[in-house]
Amino acid sequence: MAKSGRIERRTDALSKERIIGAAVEILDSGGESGLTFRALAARLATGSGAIYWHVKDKDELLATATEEVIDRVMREAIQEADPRKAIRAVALGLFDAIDAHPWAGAQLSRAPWQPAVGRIFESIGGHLDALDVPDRALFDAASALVHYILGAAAQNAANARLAPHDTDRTEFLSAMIERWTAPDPAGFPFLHRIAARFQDHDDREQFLAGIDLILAGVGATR
Amino acid sequence: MAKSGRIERRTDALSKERIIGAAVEILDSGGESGLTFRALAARLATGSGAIYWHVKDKDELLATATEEVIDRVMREAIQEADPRKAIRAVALGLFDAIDAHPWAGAQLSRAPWQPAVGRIFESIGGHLDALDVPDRALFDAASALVHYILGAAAQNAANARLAPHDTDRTEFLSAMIERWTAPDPAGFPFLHRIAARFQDHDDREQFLAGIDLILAGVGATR
DNA sequence: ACCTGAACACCGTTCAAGT
DNA sequence: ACCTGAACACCGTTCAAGT
Repeated sequence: MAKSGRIERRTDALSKERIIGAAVEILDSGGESGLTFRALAARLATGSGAIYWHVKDKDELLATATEEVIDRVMREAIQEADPRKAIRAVALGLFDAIDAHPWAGAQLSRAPWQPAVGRIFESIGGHLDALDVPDRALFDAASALVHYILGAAAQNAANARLAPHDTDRTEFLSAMIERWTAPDPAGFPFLHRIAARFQDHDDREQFLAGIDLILAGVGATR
Repeated sequence: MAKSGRIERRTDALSKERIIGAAVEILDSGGESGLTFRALAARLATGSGAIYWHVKDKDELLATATEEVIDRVMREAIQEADPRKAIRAVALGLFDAIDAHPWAGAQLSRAPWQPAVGRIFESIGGHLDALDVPDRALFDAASALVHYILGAAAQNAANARLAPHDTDRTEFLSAMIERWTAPDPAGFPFLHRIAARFQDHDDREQFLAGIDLILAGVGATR
């Protein structure tokens, strides 16, 4: 990766890879607010200014860390013969990755021009193509899926961060409906109607149901 | 709104409403990074500490500003007899609002437990109900639509912020595909295939196409 | 009750100085 | 070439002091 072919001076030398690795660890354990140049420098046993030799600024730090994490999922993506299954697998892989790294979900929605979004687009689009989606509808369908996947995953991850541990998930969701409807008890017939389902739903399953809905729509409009 | 029924001492007194109004103005003109307590205090001709008397912290500031902006759209929502048209109208209203206030889109994805999300859910769900979606599918369909709307709108708004003015939109999108595919020219057959469409597509139309795709899926799985 | 503004404990980023 | 760490120009938030 270095310009010259010379050997490294010492094995523990700073490098962009090591910096990003440490950044991912800090982001995972301390969230977005935990990632500071001081904390990163401390973990790498260096000065904060040293990081700037390898990384332009905090934005690049966050963007590269996100690339790292998404790259991992996209590489691991299980090969599925059936295009629908393949799309579901990619979607679920991204959902789980963003659930594990909520900061990556926020970053992708904030900067959807990131290369990772291009790779996701390519993967989803390629599978849709194999599904014989007509040329005219192909781009719209891929775009809808990518927007849905990234949006739903980011929102879910944010929600999951807020919720206490799973024991009282039902209670937590019930309180959410209550807070939403309390200002106008008669104004939320729909929310009251689905309240029971809301409290007990599984985020992952519902996410997949959304994927299936879009895929059904793709099939229906063919 | 005040606890006592007494008249206000002076018309220019600080209030949560005035603070939020100023915050929205700053956010719209200077973006999320422009909103600081110092800037807000300066615009309101007061000390930064005064704001804390009316607002808990910066998070509440951002959340309340978002409520304000979303409330506006949801109130203005044109009454449509046809449920599909109504859903499209609500979706498009939100898309435009988030396009005009990108910070609100980011906030909604970051904090989807906000009351505004409950109101959006209620509106979309109510219209789906009128569409005779079976009970079992109702919640999943509403959830998919809300996640898609908020996700797509946030991602679009972020993108729109980055792009230069419309003159060279085609050029901008073309450069994006180029950046995405350059690292591996043979690895992106799908992106190359849709490149022409990508450069010329309209974000608003494509957003609506996604809504229609989900609605078609809802109809197909009935 | 409400406002003022200095003070505190942080940030990201720069840069002269070192090796 | 790469690293150090103090310095700078900011932040959000608190709080004694005012009215």
